[in-house]
Parts: sequence; structure tokens; C-alpha cells
Amino acid sequence: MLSKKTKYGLKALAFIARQKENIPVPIAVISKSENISHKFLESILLTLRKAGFLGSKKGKNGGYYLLENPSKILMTDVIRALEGPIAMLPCVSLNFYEKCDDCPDEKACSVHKLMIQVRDNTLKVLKNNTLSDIT
Amino acid sequence: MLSKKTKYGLKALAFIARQKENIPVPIAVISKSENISHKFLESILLTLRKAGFLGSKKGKNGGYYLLENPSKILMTDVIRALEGPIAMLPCVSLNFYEKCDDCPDEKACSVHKLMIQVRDNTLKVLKNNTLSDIT
DNA sequence: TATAATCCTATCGGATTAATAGGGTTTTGC
DNA sequence: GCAAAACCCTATTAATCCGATAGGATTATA
Repeated sequence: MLSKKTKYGLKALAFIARQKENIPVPIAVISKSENISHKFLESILLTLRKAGFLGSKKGKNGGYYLLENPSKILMTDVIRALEGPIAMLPCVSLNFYEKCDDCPDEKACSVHKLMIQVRDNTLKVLKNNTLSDIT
Repeated sequence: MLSKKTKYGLKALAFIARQKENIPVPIAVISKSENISHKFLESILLTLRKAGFLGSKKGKNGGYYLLENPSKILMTDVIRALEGPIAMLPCVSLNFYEKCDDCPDEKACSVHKLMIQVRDNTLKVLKNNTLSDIT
């Protein structure tokens, strides 16, 4: 299950991408339009800025804006920044790999193989979708 | 991410399916072989029995056994029984649907559409795999 | 009847999540 | 200049979930 953080983050990015001009969008505007707690959204946008997706401008008429063309922003990258691993098990994660305590031999593990199939299919979908696709 | 409950449950089912004869397998045997806490596994197998995948026999020489041929047991069904929803958001779940609080119109939601794609691809994989495939 | 096994309910500590609190810092517009 | 608007940052909280454990009750076999 995706956390609300990730869901809200995606909706916020999509909202920003829908703007005609690439001028800063204040948190309050997104927060009201998308029904997201202002403070919670604040922390999410901060994460997205630190991850390199958004730029920000302080002061009056400030806000957040995209640093790249929406068609360059892959869903895989956004979800990894917000949620962490995409895989259903740490032992099949490409970017957040962790060995299982209980498994002596990963290659012999019945669940491992299945979850690699799931991972590859999920990745295929998320790589084929950019921010411009969900706008 | 799959919970350990689900991971252990799948491994236990695979273990039982690997037995030559369909005679009851005691919890302790699975627990030792698969490195799963005996008590925790106990509660998992109870779930799987109540869900209709396993039968049990009490007393000496008791244990758990499959109620169906492994090739009839779909991964979708097992995971739903152990984990709950397969979808990444409640609003795209087929079996555990829940409306999002923040979304006035699901069909207009950018994230919704994306997660339906992910769900459909995951379901395709999990429907094509039975217990006999992961044995 | 002793033993081996499942059955069942309750509980617990720790981690995570979603949100809130409260202020700080920077920039803009007047 | 200065006040307001907006981002920046840390800490705390309430609630929930997770993995595991406890402790017995029940049942079947040898």
C-alpha cells in the first residue's frame, strides 16, 4: 500500500504540472485544491525539493515549481523518493536491497522468484509513465 | 511491502506442497526448516485454515495438510487472505475497495489511473502463478 | 493416561504513519 | 524600512499496525 505521503506527493506534482505557466505555486493553493493538510503537504514538498524534482521561491509570490519538463519525470523516481522501495520484499528490491534473515539461499526461495516477477511488471508500468502522463 | 505474515505463509504453503505424501505436517517441522517463530507460524496457519486452504489434524501425528491440489491454489487468493488488498491504494482495490477522503472525483484523479495500471499488471502475474509454480 | 499436537485469546513493545505545533528565516511589495 | 507572505526546519503526538510472545484449553494418538 502506498502511504498518504506518496499519494499526496503525486497529486501535488500533478497539480503543479497542470499550471499553464511555470510560476511558483504556493502550498496553500495546492493544499486547498487537493484537500491535503497544509502542514503535512509542506513536509512532502520539502522532500520533493530535496530530491530534485521541485524548486522553490521564498517570500511573497513564492511557492514551488518544477525543475524539469513533466515528460522527463519518471514515476519510478518519484515513488522511490517518497515511498522508498517499489518491490514487495526487501530481498527483491533493486534500490533498497536487504537480505532476508530467514532465507539461507535466496535463489532457492519460492517467494523470491514470484516477487521478482511482480517487481518487473510494476517497474515496467511505472517507467512507462511520466508526470505528463498523469497530469 | 508484503508483511512477514504473508511471506511466511507463502513459504509454509510451499513447504507443505513439497511433501511427497499429503499427510499432516506439524508446525514445528515447518518452523524449524523455514526459520519461522513457532508461535507466529501457528497464527498464520490458523488463518490459512480458516481461509480454506489448509486442513488440520489435532493430536499426535497431527498437523496441516493441503485441501486442494497445489495447481488449483492461486497466488492472488492466498495473498488476499494473508495480506488483504493487492492494490496499492484502497480506491483501486477490487476486493477491499474504499473511497479516498480527499478525492471528490475518482475518475479525474491522476494517481487513480496510474495505480489501476499497476494493479492490473500485478494481478496478471499473481493469477498466472499457483502454489505448484512456487514449489 | 501420558504425550503431542492444534486451537484460541490476549497482550506487548517497537516501529511507522499522519498530522500538528511552533517557531525560524527569507523575500517581496508597499 | 517593515510587515506580511511564504518557505524552512525540528520536535512531538496520537493512533495504528506488526511481529512476536504467553498461557493455557482442547483433542487425538499410542
